[in-house]
Amino acid sequence: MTEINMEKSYDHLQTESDWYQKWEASGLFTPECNATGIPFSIILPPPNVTGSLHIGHALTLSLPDIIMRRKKMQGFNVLWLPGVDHAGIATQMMVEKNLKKERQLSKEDLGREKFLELVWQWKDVSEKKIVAQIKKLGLALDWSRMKFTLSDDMQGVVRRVFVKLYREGKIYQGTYMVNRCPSCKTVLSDLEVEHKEVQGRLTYIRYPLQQDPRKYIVVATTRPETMLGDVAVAVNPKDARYKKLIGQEVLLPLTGRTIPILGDDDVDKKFGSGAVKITPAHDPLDFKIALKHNLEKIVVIDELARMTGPIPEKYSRMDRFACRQEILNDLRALNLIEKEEEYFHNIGHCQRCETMVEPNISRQWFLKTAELAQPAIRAVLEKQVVFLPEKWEKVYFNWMENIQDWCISRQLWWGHRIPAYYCQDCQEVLVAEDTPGQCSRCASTRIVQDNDVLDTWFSSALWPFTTLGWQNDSPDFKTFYPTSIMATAFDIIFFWVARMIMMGIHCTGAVPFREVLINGLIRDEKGQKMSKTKNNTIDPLDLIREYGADALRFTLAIQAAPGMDISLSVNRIKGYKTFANKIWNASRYVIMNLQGDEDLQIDVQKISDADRWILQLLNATIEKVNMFFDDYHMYEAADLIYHFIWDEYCDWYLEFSKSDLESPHTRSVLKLTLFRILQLLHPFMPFISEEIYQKIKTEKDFLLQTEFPAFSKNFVFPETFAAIEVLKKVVAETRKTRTENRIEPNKKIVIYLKCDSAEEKEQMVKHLKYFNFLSRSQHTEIVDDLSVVAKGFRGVSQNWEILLPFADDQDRLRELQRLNGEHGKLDKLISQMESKLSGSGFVDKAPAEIILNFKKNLQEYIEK
RNA sequence: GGGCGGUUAGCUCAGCUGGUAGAGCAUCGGUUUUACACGCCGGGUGUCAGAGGUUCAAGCCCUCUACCGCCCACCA
Repeated sequence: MTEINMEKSYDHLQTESDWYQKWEASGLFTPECNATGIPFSIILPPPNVTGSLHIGHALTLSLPDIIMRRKKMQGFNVLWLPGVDHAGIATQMMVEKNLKKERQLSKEDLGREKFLELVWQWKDVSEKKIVAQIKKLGLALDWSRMKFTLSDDMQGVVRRVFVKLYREGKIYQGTYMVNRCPSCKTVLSDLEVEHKEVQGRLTYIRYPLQQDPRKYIVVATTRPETMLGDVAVAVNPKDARYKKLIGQEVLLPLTGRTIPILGDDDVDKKFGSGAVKITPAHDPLDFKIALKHNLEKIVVIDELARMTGPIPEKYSRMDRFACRQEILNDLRALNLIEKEEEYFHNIGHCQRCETMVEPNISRQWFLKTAELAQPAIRAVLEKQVVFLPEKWEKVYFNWMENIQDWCISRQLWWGHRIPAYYCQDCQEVLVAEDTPGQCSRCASTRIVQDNDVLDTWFSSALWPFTTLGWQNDSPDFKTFYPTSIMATAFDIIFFWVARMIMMGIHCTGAVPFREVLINGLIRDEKGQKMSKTKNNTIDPLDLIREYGADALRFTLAIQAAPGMDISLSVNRIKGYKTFANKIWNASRYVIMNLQGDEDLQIDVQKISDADRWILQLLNATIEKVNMFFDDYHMYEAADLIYHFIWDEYCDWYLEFSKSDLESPHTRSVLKLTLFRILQLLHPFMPFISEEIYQKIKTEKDFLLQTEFPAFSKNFVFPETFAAIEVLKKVVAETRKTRTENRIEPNKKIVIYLKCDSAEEKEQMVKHLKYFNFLSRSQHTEIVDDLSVVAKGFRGVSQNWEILLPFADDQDRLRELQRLNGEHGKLDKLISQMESKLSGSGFVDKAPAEIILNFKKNLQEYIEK
């Protein structure tokens, strides 16, 4: 035994604090463009610069890391490129809030420039934090290439793409109905609006007819306050009730205005009263109808959701909801309310702050997406981009085929400022990468830049090629684009994945990535969605501290069936921490017994049968692991590795090896198998595998530099393998027989075995030392007839019968009872199987192999 | 209103192209054997949501139903 310096229990804190820095410092994660090996690249989905690592990141980041590490070990030229996102609204709000709290100032008090300076400072601090957190996960990221979505370089590309799209007519400015969040004080794209069902009230209001004010037409609305901006009442032209009223006018209550009644097919006869008030400035449908009929658009609600415009003074500047009450009161006083109904409907809410959004007409920048979508749809149809699991393709197609133009301007300060400039003298709009010195039309120098910035997702859409340096035609871009994989959660397929595909194809002519791995959501252990309000969130950093990044990574990997949600339980993670400890101790045993004369080139002629058995099993495991990896079924690979290590390597092989430790050949196999295990494990558990590797390493400095295991045709020993498998079963049956009959676990006893197969007997004789050790046998005899040797407890396994002689009469009694019990069970099973075999169809139609198997089992049961 | 998932052991989930149900945790019994008590040995546990169909054979394929969840959608 060698003196080694390995504690009895594994300390993840120590191991995990050491290695990352060493890996990074050695340049292990930094590829060269001209290196050998097929390029394989993944761009990290950039986390918010002000965010903090959450459990969803842990999953989305671990899975590609597992893929990357194996690819790297397989000799691919691997790039795993990190970055962080400026996250427009989120970051700006955070800094604003802080400014308010600490200095009681608003961003307007500071002014744009000063405020942005503050955000940059905040960003620098915050970035360090999130980067440190990411590193804790052990990701093999190339930090030398790290990018930030709002760096000078990125600002340049974004401007360039904007100008390009503008010149192509794909970006345009226009006045349309958009969603505005009065709390975030900016417009939003459709995707940033979440529809939630709320209880509302449908109010039926009487609008008196001008011709005869005693008569009226009733309109139904959920938003009475918008009536101040009504410009018409619309009915379905086929509606018999109202047909004759078309062309007449009504007196719009509370305003003194007169508005027409018109007919439009978009009005649903069956809903409400069948008559709709038309408020073009504050409702999307009304806006559409107004366009058709060329109606005026009267804005009565401002950007902060207060009443405004040409309305009675008493309502002016009121909040929209307060005004609603006031209007209802006033209408009631005039007896103009016919009735009110409780009504549940879906209302758009701001995704970020949950405020009800206000549909609002305003002049914004849009990206025409219909044309961009076509090649992006084709790319997926043609499998240039593959979704995994495939079902997400449908979701993607459905959205892409119904895509609406994308509102890309935001009324924020933190972000990519829109490169559009306005001439103060002739109102000319100039769009250019660099600030124009003078107006191209009137030569005026009085030029101001558009105040708005771009939706954060605009720069994100360009991320795969801008990070690689498309703008400079860089070697990285040439080498690593298109990237290999994009790993992400399904909730950003529209926000990000779809847009990356559109922009990637449009700008570079090639898809941004080949495969999209969509992972599920992480839920709590009861399967509930994690949320701060439910207080069931799990902080990955706590988990890492307590159980280790390796255990966390392994848990996520083994649970991540493609696309399925994961219910994360602390117990499970605890289990894999235990697994790490098991690996540690197995290694400890191996390393303890190494003597320095081991050779990783195994001489298969000289090794033991147990050695052959484990090498064959290892070989098969390696083959399957590689298959699973190639299908992105890392969860199955992880499961296989787990069981190989625990159930086969530790439970059986290490025990077998105790009988052969004096052989340098067995010690070589011990060392080789441990090495292979560490390699297989490395993508999943990089830290512990590295730590142990360092104790047995040969040539390469780090495990990541070694070659990932591949199937070897030298390690195929089917006969020996089968013999050891039989041995295992006989040992298991012997142990079971001992336990069932309460033979003291440690007591060494005499055991008799019987088998009719000469071949198997021969094998067993060879393996008796293993049998004796594992069965706690003092002496084992293989005999031809058990009935003549002694009375004892019986066991049957495969072709083998086992006899453990009774020590006394009590033993005998116990055995009798047990046999009676078992008899009943077997009878039932046998009759079941026999009836099946005698049934008509089974024997005729089922494949021969299956019938044989069946008969064999039946035979076994009968014999018992 | 469309579309998509899920329903398997006490809990959380696997189950690949149909061949007689598995894992982790929990639980029960035994065990401090010289890598590991974060261990070792052994045990119990299921009308695979319900109904019908295809098949020699269905957790797996088809149809319907129920419950749970998600996504998309401008009915005021």
